[in-house]
Amino acid sequence: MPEKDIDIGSRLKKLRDERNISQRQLAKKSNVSNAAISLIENNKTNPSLGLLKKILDAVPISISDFFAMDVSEENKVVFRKNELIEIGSGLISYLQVGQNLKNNQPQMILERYKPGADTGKSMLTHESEESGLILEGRMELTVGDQTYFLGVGDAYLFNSNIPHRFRNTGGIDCVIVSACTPPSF
Amino acid sequence: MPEKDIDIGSRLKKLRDERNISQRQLAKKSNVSNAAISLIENNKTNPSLGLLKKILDAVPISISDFFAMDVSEENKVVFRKNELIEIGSGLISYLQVGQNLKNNQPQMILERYKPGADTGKSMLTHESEESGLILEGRMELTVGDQTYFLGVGDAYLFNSNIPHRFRNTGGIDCVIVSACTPPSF
DNA sequence: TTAAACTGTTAAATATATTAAACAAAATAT
DNA sequence: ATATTTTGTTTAATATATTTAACAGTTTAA
Repeated sequence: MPEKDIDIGSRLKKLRDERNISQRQLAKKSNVSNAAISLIENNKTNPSLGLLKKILDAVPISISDFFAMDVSEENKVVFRKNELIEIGSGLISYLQVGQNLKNNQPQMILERYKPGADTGKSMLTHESEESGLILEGRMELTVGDQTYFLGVGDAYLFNSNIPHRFRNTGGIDCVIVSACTPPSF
Repeated sequence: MPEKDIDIGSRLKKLRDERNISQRQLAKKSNVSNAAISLIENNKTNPSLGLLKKILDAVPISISDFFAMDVSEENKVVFRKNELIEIGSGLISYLQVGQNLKNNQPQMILERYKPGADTGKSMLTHESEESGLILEGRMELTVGDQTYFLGVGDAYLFNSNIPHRFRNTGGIDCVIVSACTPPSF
């Protein structure tokens, strides 16, 4: 039975992200081409041990530790901006913090509403407490029979059982960071 | 500071030796050429991770365990015939069991005396207890003022402080396995 | 002894990893 | 806003790993 092959790319990228260094910085430090690092991180090459070692020495981390490295997402604490999970796109895009969330965890979502985006006249309802804050643009928020107009820096908090609706009536994207507990979908 | 690069070859060879399988057997099982295995074991190539993985899967052992593998000689118990340490060659060759022997360990040596080989008229003396057994050929052994002629199966045991001398007066190689405590050189 | 089946190693052919250089996109600076 | 760096990616050129095939040495069998 052929063992499933380990995902070198993710491991290396994780290491690099944790240290906040660029491919080129690491490349320079390890005397390896940045292209090689890119190819490795995307699993588009089958690196030689010597090359991998040069890179790991520059991190630095031992080969042994590298392969023993915990790569599970279970206890992941930091999610880099490009590691957010896309759980929906289109006129509204959703980037979630974390995966397979437990019921006791908040579902943090970075939401981007393009001009005209609307969650719908039929209103949303679900079993959660929901909060959010406007990062860019403006948002029309309806909760129950009240409608609010929010700008950058404004925030909201309500029980999601109350029918609610988001509409971007402005001319530019509206970006919101929101949180639901428990996760709503 | 560039980490000293790990000796992949020895590790793989050790694994293979422990399992008593040939390069070709392992090659077949792992779908890798026997040449590749030979080159890797002799550190004459810089194997790709994929290739190494295929081989390790066939052993089988995980990459992680492979690099975490204890490769120290400290507690080594079995020394294969090709692992004996050559501590002298020429008319007499010495192959020792183990390396960096402690004073409380016996120095076991496989000795081969070519026809005419002679440890010398000046006689040997050192602080040890010495024993041996003839495996092939014949040997003239002098200990103190006594000279003995030994054949296959014969053995000896004496205090090495007593001047002694080995001479192969026969026409074929004489092979002896000997032991000194403590090690004499 | 001789032959046959192994052992590990090596050389040339081939496949592929790695680099150097150019690219587009994003961040930073002016 | 417009450059200017810096980001990661990709392509073609080059270096090198891997295979195929042959070699020589050892072991096993007859």
